[in-house]
Amino acid sequence: LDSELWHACAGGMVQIPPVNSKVVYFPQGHAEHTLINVDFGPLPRIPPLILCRVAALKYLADPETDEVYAKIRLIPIGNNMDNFDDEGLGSNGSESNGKPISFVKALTQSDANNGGVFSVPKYSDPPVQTVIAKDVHGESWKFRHIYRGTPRRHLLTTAWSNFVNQKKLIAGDSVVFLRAENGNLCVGIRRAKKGCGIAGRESLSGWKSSSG
Amino acid sequence: LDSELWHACAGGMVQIPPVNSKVVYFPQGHAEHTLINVDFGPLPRIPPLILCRVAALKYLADPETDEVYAKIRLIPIGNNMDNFDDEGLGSNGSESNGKPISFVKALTQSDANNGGVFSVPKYSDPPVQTVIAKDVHGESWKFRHIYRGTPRRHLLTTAWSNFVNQKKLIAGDSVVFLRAENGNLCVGIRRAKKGCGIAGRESLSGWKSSSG
DNA sequence: TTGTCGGCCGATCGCCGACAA
DNA sequence: TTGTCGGCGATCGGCCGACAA
Repeated sequence: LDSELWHACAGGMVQIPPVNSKVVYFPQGHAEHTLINVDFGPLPRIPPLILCRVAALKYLADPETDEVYAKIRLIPIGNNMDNFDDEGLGSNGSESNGKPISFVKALTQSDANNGGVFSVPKYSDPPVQTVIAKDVHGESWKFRHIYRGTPRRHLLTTAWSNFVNQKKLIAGDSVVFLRAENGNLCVGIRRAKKGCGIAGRESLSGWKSSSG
Repeated sequence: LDSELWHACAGGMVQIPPVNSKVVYFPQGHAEHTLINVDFGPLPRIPPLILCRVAALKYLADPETDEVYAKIRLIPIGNNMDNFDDEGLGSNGSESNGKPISFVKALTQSDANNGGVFSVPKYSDPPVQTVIAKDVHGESWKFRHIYRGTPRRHLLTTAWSNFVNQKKLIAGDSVVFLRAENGNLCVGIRRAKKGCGIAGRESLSGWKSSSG
C-alpha cells in the first residue's frame, strides 16, 4: 500500500517511526488496545516499557473495512534508557514534504444518503468528465464528474452511490482523495470514530483553489 | 441448534454417531476435507485410522452461510479392532422416528429470482395469513402466505425476497421447513453442491397432503 | 461556497393471473 | 401440480435546479 495514501487515510495525528529508529514499546498499553483481556499474571514479570529498534514496517489496509493499520516489527535492545536519542518521530507523509496533493472531506448526510451525489469541496483541478481513482486495494473506481447546479459546483454522480454502499460509508465517515506523485488519483476512507459524532473538520493540504 | 432442524438441513445422507459410541477416525481423510495442504511429513508416524470414542457432540451452524456442521470430540481408545461392534451409526433424526414434520424444496429460478414469490409444494397445512419461521440462529422470519393463481396454489410472498437476498440463495439451493415438536416452525437452508447443477430432488417426510 | 430540499423520470421490485408442461 | 411468462402499479434510485445557510 502506497505510504502517501496510507498517511492520508490515517490522518495527521498518526506518525510512524522509520525503520531502524529506536522506540519505546509499552506491552500493557498494547494489550489494552487489543480490547481482549490479556492476563499477564502467569507470565514472567513483564517490564512496563521496553526499548526497541524498528526492524520492519508494513503499511496495510483491512481487506474488509479498508481501514489502514501498520505492522511494525520490534526488536528489544535492552532497557538502558541512557542516551536514548529520540530520532524516532517519523513524518506523517504529507506535512514534512509538501509533495502529495490531497484533500479530506467528512461525508454529509447528502453525500452518504441515497441521493447518489458527492459534493466536491471547492477546487479547480482537471475538469475531466470521468474521475478514475484507485482504492487501497488497487481497485479502480470510475466516477462521473459534472459541474452544474445554481450556483455551479463540482459533483461526483454516477458510481458514487456504489462506492458508498460497497464501502458501507455513513455520514461522518471521511473520504480521502490524493494525487500520487506518478499522477494517479487515489481514494481512501477514514471511518468516523465511534461516539464522536461528525468527525472533526480536517481540511486540505494542496489542491490549490482557483475560480472556474 | 435444534437437532431435528440440524438433520433436516444436513439431509438424509448425513448420519452422526451418538455420544459414547465407538467410531473410526481417518486423519488423512480429515486432512483432505480441510482443503488445506496438511504436511504429515515432519510429524511422528500417523496411523491411517484411529479407533475413538465420541466424547462430545455439538450441532452448529455457520453464522455467515447458515450451513450446518457438527463438532465431534473424539478420544482415542487404542487401535485394537478386535470385537469392534458397530453400534455407532446414529439416526438422521427424521427417518428413525416419524415425529418431525418437514419438507425440503430445491429453489427454482422463479423461487430464487426477483419475483419475490416462493411456490409452496402441495400441502394443506394451516391456511394462516402469516407464516413465522425461525432460522438456525433463532431469528424469526415473517412471510405472507397467500393462496391464489389459476389454478390456485399456496405461495409465500412478502419478505420472501428479503430471505433470499440475506441468505444469498440461488436457484438450486434448498430450503427446509420443519415443524418442531413444540409446534414452532423452523426454516433452514442447504446450499447446492458446487458443480452439481440443480440439487437432486429430495422430498418430503411428513406434511400429509390433502386437497384444499 | 455547499448542504438540503422537492421534483422528475426511468429502472426495479413486488404482486398478480394466464398458460402450459 | 407448479414453473415461467407478461403485465401492472408502487417504490426506489439517480439526477436535476432552487434556495438558503
